[in-house]
Amino acid sequence: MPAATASLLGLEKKSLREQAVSSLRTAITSGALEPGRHLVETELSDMLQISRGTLREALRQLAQEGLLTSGTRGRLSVRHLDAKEIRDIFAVRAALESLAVLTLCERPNRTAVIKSLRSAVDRMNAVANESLEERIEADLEFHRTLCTLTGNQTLLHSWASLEGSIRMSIMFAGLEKAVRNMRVDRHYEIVAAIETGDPEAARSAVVDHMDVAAGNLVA
Amino acid sequence: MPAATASLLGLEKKSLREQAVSSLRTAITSGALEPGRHLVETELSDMLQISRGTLREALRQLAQEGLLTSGTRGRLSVRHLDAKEIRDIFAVRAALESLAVLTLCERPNRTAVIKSLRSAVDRMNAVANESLEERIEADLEFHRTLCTLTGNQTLLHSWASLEGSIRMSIMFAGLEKAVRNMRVDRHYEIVAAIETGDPEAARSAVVDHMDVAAGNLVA
DNA sequence: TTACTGTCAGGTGTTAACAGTTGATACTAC
DNA sequence: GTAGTATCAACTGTTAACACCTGACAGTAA
Repeated sequence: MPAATASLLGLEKKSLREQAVSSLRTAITSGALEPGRHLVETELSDMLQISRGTLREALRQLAQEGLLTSGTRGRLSVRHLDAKEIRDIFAVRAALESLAVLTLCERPNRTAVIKSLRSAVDRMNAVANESLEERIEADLEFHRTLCTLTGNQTLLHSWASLEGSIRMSIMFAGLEKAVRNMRVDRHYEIVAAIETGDPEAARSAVVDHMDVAAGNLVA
Repeated sequence: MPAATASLLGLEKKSLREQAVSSLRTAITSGALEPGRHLVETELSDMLQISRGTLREALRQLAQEGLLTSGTRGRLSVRHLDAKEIRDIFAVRAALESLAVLTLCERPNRTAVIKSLRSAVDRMNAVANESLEERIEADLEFHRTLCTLTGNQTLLHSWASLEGSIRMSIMFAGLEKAVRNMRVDRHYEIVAAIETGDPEAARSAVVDHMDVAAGNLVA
């Protein structure tokens, strides 16, 4: 196939279910669907212009991610987070990311890893004066990269399952509080510890970072 | 309501979807549906005597748990684990259970916790001469209890999401290998460390246990 | 041959309709 | 009034059918 037809590739077809999952996830983590709100299937399927069957598949996925809680008789509602739950979420997050940095420290040749991490931090720097949303995206991207680089698919999957809850925590606390966790130097610390290959330094950098982050959010 | 009617409670009605999830999970973790096997929706819905819509909801859930992998055009197949993936799963498991024991060590009054853990270990002892399946159940029950006792719902949920993968690892390796990980004394070590309240001892007991466990499985 | 094109079977994506359950409200008998 | 009951609206659980896409295979013309 000639290169001239390259512009025709990639027709961008996602299933309605996937689109619904994205759409609902955004609605929840942005607060458009407020915590505690009861979700009525018929209502949502009307809004999203999809059938209930398709919607229900999307809802199962979000429930599994912990964004929805199931009440009596299959009624779903948007999960409500209190201070303890936010701390709990960040404790699990710290455990997972600790494993990530420990794994990276053990790797013999870390130059490629460091390069990726540095560019993630650079991106955070680049958007430091942009909107809060963009800064949060850059921050999460850094932490997701941490997990991706380990090559441990299970680790990445577990972290990704937590991502929605993390976003809810941020939304719940308010973006102004969350942005206090975007300090670039704290992230450089983590990268530096990995570069040195010092597992204890890396772990404590991560755990401290998460402790502070959770503290900032619930304060 | 008088106590006499107590026997009428709990009519045992689980939705078809939940039953399908259980049934399929068992089929996968027992090897009845062998790794790599292609799942055909119409075939499965016929077997289980449920409609495709209901089945598809169940499949979404299992996919999210990591028991199924999605190929091209929405085709699902049973996840195949190699040695690296098993080690990866147990690394994540170790990270989560480490958090569990650290959390428990920090608790001021641990007598109730120790009591629960001891009875879980006792149960392992009680079934030590029973079938392999029962011993595995008792083992997993101990580790699940570890997570439950922390009161951290997110931790428990993350661990539970991993449970299917853990069972697959055991199945994949063969029950004879898996049973080498059921040594009761190793579990008492963990309980003892928690009772003492020594976080480092508890953590290393867990991490060592998981290292050995993964090693036994892939050997 | 070889390249192109119908055609068909096997699947998944999606939907609309039916069935059953529950909680609230209105109604009746005492 | 109040306990008991019929009725109804609002949902979720479940299903069967339709719509599409894709890969394989056969037919056909150069």
